Amino acid sequence: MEELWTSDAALTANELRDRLILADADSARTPATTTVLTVLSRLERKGFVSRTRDVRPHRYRALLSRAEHTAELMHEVLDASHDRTGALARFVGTVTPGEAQTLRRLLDELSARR
Amino acid sequence: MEELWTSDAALTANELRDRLILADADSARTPATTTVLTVLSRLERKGFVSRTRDVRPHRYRALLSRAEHTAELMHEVLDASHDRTGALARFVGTVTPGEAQTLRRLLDELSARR
DNA sequence: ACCAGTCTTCTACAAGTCGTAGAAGTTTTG
DNA sequence: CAAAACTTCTACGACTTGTAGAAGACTGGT
Repeated sequence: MEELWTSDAALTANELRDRLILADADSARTPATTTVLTVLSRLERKGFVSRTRDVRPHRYRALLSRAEHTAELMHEVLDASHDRTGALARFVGTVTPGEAQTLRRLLDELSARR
Repeated sequence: MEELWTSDAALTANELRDRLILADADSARTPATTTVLTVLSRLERKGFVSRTRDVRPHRYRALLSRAEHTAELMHEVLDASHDRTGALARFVGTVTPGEAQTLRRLLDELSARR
């Protein structure tokens, strides 16, 4: 459910609901607006979403982009490990060659930028 | 609970239970053997653990080391992302300098080995 | 100022996970 | 064979997630 964010930013519950319906081609799912609101509230409580309360149809937006969120999760997983280096080694070791290339490039950009 | 694996390999439920008790210094937790067995069965069902049924006190062992498991999780998280490169970029971008160094080394070793 | 339509909050339920463990069935051992 | 050891079945409470109705709060038009 959470993934249904990436759209762009700052939507009302109804706008989001409509997008969800459109996104789900088979349209088997047709969530009620209250359903969307409940989920949004929970996500807000967990700090994944922020809402603007001063305009009336409250507007919601993701605090992190999907890519950021993914990176965050990867860090969490890694932090839970007791052997960070070992885990990183396994991770890097099972990455596709193309992705290894991407990683190298990213690391180079990183060091260049510092 | 799952973490309590890293010990080494192939334990019986009772051996594992004893280790759990020792490991938990405060010893507030003193799981019953059946508890351990239940958890092990669930882990087996989920494919995290394998058991040898032909010896009588069945012996259990983790299919993946903790580091492998962590790497696996990281890949899962990454696979769930629709923008792998973007996610990797964010991930690499928020890694400590030391870890960036480690990653570079690992990538070098990787390409050397191929 | 009032009311109807709109929007949000509260409450709730089914399904599923996780930690926990007793009861009952199975196997080994003396 | 009976006692001891071991495994499976069943169960419960605390949580999480997807879902949404009922009820309360707000806003615009008259």
